Amino acid sequence: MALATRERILEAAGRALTRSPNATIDQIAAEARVGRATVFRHFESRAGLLRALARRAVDETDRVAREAVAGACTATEALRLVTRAVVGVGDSYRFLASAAELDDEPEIAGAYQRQVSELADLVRLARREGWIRPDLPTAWVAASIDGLIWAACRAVGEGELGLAQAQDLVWETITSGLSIRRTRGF
Amino acid sequence: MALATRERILEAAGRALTRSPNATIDQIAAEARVGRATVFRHFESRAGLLRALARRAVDETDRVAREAVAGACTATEALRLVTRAVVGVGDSYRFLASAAELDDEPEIAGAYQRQVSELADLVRLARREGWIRPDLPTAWVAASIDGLIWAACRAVGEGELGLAQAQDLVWETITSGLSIRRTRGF
DNA sequence: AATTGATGATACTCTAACATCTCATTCAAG
DNA sequence: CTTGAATGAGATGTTAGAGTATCATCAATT
Repeated sequence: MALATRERILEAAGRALTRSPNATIDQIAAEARVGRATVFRHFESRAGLLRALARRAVDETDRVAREAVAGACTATEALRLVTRAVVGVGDSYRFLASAAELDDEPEIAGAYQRQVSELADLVRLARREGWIRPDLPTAWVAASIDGLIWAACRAVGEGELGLAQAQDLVWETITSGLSIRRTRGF
Repeated sequence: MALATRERILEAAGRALTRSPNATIDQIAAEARVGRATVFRHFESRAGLLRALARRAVDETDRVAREAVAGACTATEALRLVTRAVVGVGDSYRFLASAAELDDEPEIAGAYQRQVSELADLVRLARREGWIRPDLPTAWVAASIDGLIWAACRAVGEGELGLAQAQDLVWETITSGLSIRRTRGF
C-alpha cells in the first residue's frame, strides 16, 4: 500500500497547508491518519514533501491547461477554457500562495514563472485576434485574470460559490466586468 | 528618538515580511539597521510586532476607505474611490496575505472580516443604484473586486505597473472587463 | 563634565519542530 | 502458520530561532 499511503499524505498535506501554511509534520501526519515516521519514510524531509506537493500541483495545472489549449480553435477560446480548467484544479494549488519556503526552490519558482508567462503569451495571441481591449497592457490583463482565478478558487474553497458557478462567473467578469453595460460608459 | 525607531522597525518588518513571510527577528532587525535587542525593547514579542504591523495596516486602510466614502455622493462613486484608495495603500498590507500567524489573532482576523463585509455592503448599495449587473451574486462581486485589488497591488509591488496606472486599470476592469465591447456579447 | 536614556553587541537559555532510530505490531502473500 | 514488508508509537538527538540579560557606547540635556 506504499503508493496509496504516499498519496494520502500528499492530499492531507494539501488540506493542512491550505488551512495553515506553517503546519508541522505532526499535524500533516495526523491529518493523514498516519504515523509521523511514515511521513519520513515516504519523503526525505519536510522540504521534500513540500516540493513533491508543489510539483504535483504544477503538473496537474499544466495538464489541464494543455488539454484546454488543445481543444480550442482560437486563442480567445483557449483563454476561456484554460481559465475554466485552472479554476477547476485551483484547490490543489491554493496552498502555494502562502508557501513561503517554496520561493527557495528554483524548480517550483521557475515553473510558476513559466505558467505566468504562458498565460501572457495567450493574452497576446487573443489580443491579435482583436478580443482584448487595446488600451490595457498585457501585463495587467494577465495579472487580473490571475487575480480573478484566485478569487474564484478562494470563494469555492470557502464554500461561497459552487465550482461550476465560479467557473462561469470568472469568465463573465473577464469578458464584461461587473457593471451593467451601457452604450457609452458613464 | 524612540518613536522614530519603532516606526523604522515597523516599516522594515513590512518590507522583510513581504519578501519572505517567515522572516526572522534577525532579518527584520537587519533590514531596519537596528540591533536585535532593540526590536524586543519596542515590541514584546514577534507576535506583538506582527500584531502592531497588522493593526497599522488595518487602520490605514480604514482611514483612507472612510475618507473615500465621505467624499462620494453615490455608492457607486464610493466604490470607485474606495478601490482607488485601497490600491494606494496596498503596499502596507501586502504582507498580510501570507502572514499565517495572524489567523490566530482574533482582533486582526475580525478586522479583516469587517472590512470584507463593509465592501459587500457597498456592493449591495451600488446594486440598488442599478450599477451592478443583477446576474452576479454580491459575494462574487466583492470577491472579484478584492482579487483585482490584490492583483494591482502585486503588480505595483513587482514594478510591472505604476501606482496611478494600476488604480485606473482596476476600475476600468471592474467596470467593463478585459474584452472589447460589442453590442451583443459573442 | 555629569547624567540619563536609548542603543548595539554578545552571550545565554529555552523550546518547538525537524529528523533519526528502534522495536513491537499488523497484515497480506505464500 | 510463517515470513516479510509496511506501519505506529515513542525515545532520542539536533538545530534554528525566540526571548532574556548584561555591559559598553553614544548622544542629548543640564
